[in-house]
This record gives sequence, C-alpha cells and structure tokens, in this order.
Amino acid sequence: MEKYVSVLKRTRLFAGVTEAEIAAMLSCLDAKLRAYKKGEYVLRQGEHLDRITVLVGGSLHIQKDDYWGNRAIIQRIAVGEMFGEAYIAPESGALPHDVVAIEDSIVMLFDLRRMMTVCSSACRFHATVVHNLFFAISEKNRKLVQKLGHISKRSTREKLISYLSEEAKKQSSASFTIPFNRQQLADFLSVDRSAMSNELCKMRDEGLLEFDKNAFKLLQGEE
Amino acid sequence: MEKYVSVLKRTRLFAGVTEAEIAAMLSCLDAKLRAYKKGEYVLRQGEHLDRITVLVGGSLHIQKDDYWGNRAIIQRIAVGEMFGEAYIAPESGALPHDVVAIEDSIVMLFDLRRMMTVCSSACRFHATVVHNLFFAISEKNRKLVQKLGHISKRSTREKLISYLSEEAKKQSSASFTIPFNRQQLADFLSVDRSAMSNELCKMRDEGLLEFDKNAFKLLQGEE
DNA sequence: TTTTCCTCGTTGTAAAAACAACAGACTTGT
DNA sequence: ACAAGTCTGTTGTTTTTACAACGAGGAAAA
Repeated sequence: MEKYVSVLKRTRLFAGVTEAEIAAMLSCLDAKLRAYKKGEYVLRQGEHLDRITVLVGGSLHIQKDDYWGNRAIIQRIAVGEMFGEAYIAPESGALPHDVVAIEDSIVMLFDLRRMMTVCSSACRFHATVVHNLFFAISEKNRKLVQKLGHISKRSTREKLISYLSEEAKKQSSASFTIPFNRQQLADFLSVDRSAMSNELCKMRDEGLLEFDKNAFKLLQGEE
Repeated sequence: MEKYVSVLKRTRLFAGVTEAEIAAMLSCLDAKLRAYKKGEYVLRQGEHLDRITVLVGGSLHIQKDDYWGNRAIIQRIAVGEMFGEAYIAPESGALPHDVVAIEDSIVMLFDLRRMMTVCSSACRFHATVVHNLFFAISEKNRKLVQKLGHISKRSTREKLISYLSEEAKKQSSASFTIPFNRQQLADFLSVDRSAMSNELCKMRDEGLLEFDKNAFKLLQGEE
C-alpha cells in the first residue's frame, strides 16, 4: 500500500498533501488495493459503485460495446486518474459502461463518505482533499467536453486533426506518441478503422503529418 | 433574490436544504443575480470563471462555433442546473465555449470558496451543500457521457434513436417533447439538418415514430 | 525456427451523409 | 393586414464513409 503513496502524491485528488499526510490518511479513508491482469474487467456495465477509485498502476479503457460488436472507447484512464466517480451519487443508476485493464493494472479504492466528510483531528488535510475531489471531477468533465469536440467534427480528417492537435499541445511538441493503436483510435473517435487509416495516409501524402506506429509528427504551421 | 429560493430548493446543489436555510445561506455564499435577454451571451469563449453559476430562469445553450460557421451545441442547460463549473479550477484554462441565452434568463452566481469551505455557526447545512456540489457535477458528467453515447453512433438514424429513446425514458413516456428545433437538434447531434430531417421522415414513413414540431411519439416495441 | 496471430495499409463497392437550393407553412414585427 | 423572416421538408448531386476482403510485416507463441 505504502509504495503507491508517491503515486497518489502526484494526483489531482491529493494535490497539496504531503506523502506523510497521505500515508496517515490511508486508513482513515479505508483505502484498499486491487490488481488486474491485462484484459480483465475492472468494472462491468450494470454494477453499482460506492467507492472512489484511483488508478495507481497500468492503464484502463472506459468503453461500451453494442449489440453488433461496435466498440466505443469513451475515455482512457492513465495512472493517477479517478474513474467511475460520476456514478457514485445515490441518484445515479448503474454504471452504463465497462472498465477494462489495457495492461496489468493496480487500482486503489477509497470510502466516499469518509473522503467527503472532514474528520476530527488526525487528518488535518482532509479539507484539502474535499476541495480536490471537486477539482478532480472538474478535470474529468473538461476532458469529456474536449472529446466531444473531437467527435462532433463532421469528417474523419477533422476528427483526426482535432485529436492530434490536442495531443501535440498536451505533450508540448509537434512530435508525440498516442496511447492507442489504430483500432483503438478509431473506436475512440468513433470512425471506421480502415477509413481512418486511409485518411491518415492521405494526410501524410499531402505533407500534413508523418507517423510511424504510435509516433506522430505534425508538419506545417500548426499552432 | 428571495423569489428564486424555491427554485434553488429543487436543484441538486441545494437538495436536502430547506428554503429557510437556503435564504439564510445566500449572503454567506455572496449570491448575485444576473438577467439576460434571449440571444445574449452569458459567458464567452476565453473568459475565466471564478464563481459557481446556476440557472434559475429561462434556458441556455453551451455551444461552440468554428471558423466555417458550423455550430456545435454541447449541452442545453435547464432551470436548476449549474454550468461552467468545470472551468473554475485554478489549473483549468479559459472557457472553451460560449454560453448563450435561448430565452430570457436569470442566472445566480455564488462564491466558490465560500461554498466549498464549511463556515462556522450560521450555516449548519453548509456541509450538505459541499456534498451536493460533488453530486451535481457528477450529474453533469453523466450527461456528457450520455451525449457522447448519442453522437458516437455511426449513422444519423442511430443517433436519433439513441437521443429520442433517452428523452422518452427521461420523460417516462413514449410521447414527449424535445427542447430543440430541427437546426438545434442537428447541431446537438452534430449532423446535417436536411439529412436529419430526411431521416426523420423516413423513420416516420416506416412507422417507427410520429412527430409534429417538437412533439414526438415512439412507436413499436420500445423499451 | 516455424507457426500463428495481430496490426496496419490498401482497394473497390455500396451506402450514407453533406451540401445546395428551393417551396410551402408559419411567425414576427411593422 | 402585409411584409419579412424563419422553420421545415424535399429533391438531386457530390463527397465521404462504412464495409468487406486481403496481403505484407512484425510480434508473440509453440
């Protein structure tokens, strides 16, 4: 448990709290660890949640498959991010999607009530965490809006440009790698893989970008 | 100001707080009122927010227009809902979209710090509001995911079915009205208006649904 | 090492969406 | 009451996407 304190330290949820303080809070928050193998389901559609979950190792996809096998990747969860937090509210129904481990992953769970209620003496920084909880879910919210911005573009090319530009911006470089393979990127942008692959190559031939597997480089006057 | 206390009473943000208590909290939260005419901008892309905003009258669209005049309606805000709350966090940049009044509207603003920090004696129910703040933003989060579910459908027909089914479910009836005209619905689902109109009529001719302006009725074995 | 599996690009075809343009019904404002 | 403007459906054309199928290359497994 303690080996993940340094990971928690860098999360939005525990921003401004020292490692010693985090370590002290773990029991107060009734923290628990779960490990998942690559491909395993961390959460399944239909489940009811009552705990705050933070990924402390590996990576996850929040995804949904329909009757015909079409997969939609709603969000990718990287180390340090929360997930499922929007479905803890009492009035929210069951989880409407699956959460799957993309590689071997470690998840830490916290008791929501204890996290939201400032306790007595032991945890002086508990109030900070309550604030952080709001800011962390705000961050998720902004990411969803950003994703909406990508997939609400009309054409595959625009979706790609929107996504890749943001990724370049996020990594502060015209050269960057993405955390998806082609099929996953297509599922994320909700387009057909082969059509997307085709469009990528056209863009490459037009000199808009270069790529090799997951490594991309945007050319021309990108801002 | 006091005339809107009954509205606030029914919001997620003030759930479990009596009207008398809300009235008492207004000054503590440094509440302020703003009025907007139909068509006016409530917030503009690029602004920096530092207050919690709740719509207490009218209706708003959160939308974004691109260079070519394509409009994307990200979300519709109804009375009692918060908006912009995800962009109050210190690390969030400027607001990436506009907020526009669709009809004459009234907005109430609250001080975030005072809302998040439990004060001394006066506001006993302040702690409840802190919890509610989290649940309210959770609700927004779920709505965004739901919207993602609609527009990540591949075809216009599927997008329509996804949206209309949800609306029927929300209003607990196969007959319901939607808060959009055709152009707005198209901008919301990010499809072309005429193509969507065409598809709607095809679906009507196939006996899937009936409609008259904003009133829809789903037919056949809808669940 | 060999075999199997997975990823990625490529092509052709069929289906669907975007686009443009217009007419009729209805609203709004004067 | 009239004129201007808006909303909606409709049609035909062009562009784009989805779909299906396959082969090359590389990675993983036997």
